Amino acid sequence: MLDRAWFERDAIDVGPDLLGKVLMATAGGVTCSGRIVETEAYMPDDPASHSFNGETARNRVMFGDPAHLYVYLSYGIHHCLNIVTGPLGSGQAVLIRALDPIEGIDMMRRRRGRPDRELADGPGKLAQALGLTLVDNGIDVLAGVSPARVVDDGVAPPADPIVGPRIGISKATTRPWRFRM
DNA sequence: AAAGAGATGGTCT
DNA sequence: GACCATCTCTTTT
Repeated sequence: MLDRAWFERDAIDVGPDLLGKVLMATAGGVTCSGRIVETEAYMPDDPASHSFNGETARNRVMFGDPAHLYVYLSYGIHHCLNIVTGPLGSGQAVLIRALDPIEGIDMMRRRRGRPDRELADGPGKLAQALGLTLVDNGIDVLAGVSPARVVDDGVAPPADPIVGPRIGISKATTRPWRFRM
């Protein structure tokens, strides 16, 4: 479980299965982690996906091996974190949209400077809380020692995840590829 | 409680 | 030069 093959499936299948998994980041000897509670799938042939117009310098990681971290800069200000899924070269990823903080909450408070409920309840917020930026683009989230990992602590994904349309996009806005627990 | 707008820079046409 | 897979603050109801 949670091996390369697990991430080699379509983003619309990995997306809901990532709910309940734990995203961890270590920087400067401090580890912060949170449970994944909201995701979005970005598929091949998906007009809303960065991969839609083919491989470029920015989205190169999306076309690489699954289970790697794809980080991009959003609106020139915020970083957003994705986990690459699907077969090599297929150009899919799951956007991590929200975490419930578990470990390193004091560090998250320092990085965010916001009330606890706003530490990681959005894609840009959680990237800031974990301290991950463009320099972490391409990281293998299954590597034992890595600045960012995805781990399974035994919490099962919800049997009935909340499914709805994706947020903040202007194309393919009705596809029900947003998953929440 | 909801709606509006500015910030800010990489990426692509 | 337009377009953002967003966040926060301000203004309005």
